[in-house]
Amino acid sequence: MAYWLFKSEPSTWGWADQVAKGETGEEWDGVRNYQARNFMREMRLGDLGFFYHSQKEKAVVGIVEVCAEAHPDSTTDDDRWDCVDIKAVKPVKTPVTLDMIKAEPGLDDMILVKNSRLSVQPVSEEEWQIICRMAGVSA
DNA sequence: GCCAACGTTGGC
DNA sequence: GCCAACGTTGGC
Repeated sequence: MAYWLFKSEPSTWGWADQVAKGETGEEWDGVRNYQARNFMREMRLGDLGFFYHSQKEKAVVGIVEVCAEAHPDSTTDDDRWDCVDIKAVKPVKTPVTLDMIKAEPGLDDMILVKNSRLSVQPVSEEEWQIICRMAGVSA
């Protein structure tokens, strides 16, 4: 199983919106970046991910699960763009902020730190464990 | 609100 | 195919 991180501006699509979708989940649409799209194509059913709020909050706020593998993005006719569906699994006990991530040895190499603009990114098993521990959730 | 970093677009 | 210009993102 692989781990991922999904980034969104809360004002556009936040954790609360994701939770409201329940078990059905929702398309992670609107991604117009090849790197991000390629990662989504690699995702498999049941993969887990962090839900990260960008901008003001800058923190991991929840855990999500891939509930549909890559398919055409319904928000565009352009067949270059695919997306997956994700559903909320559970919120974190303690939001893990970007500052905390930067301060944590072992998380220095996270894409989140190195390439802050990539909105969908892989997370290593180690990084997953560390952040889960910081967030107060079981991995 | 600003600005740096990055990716994409389009002209050549 | 290269590269300058532009738009967007996201941290500060």
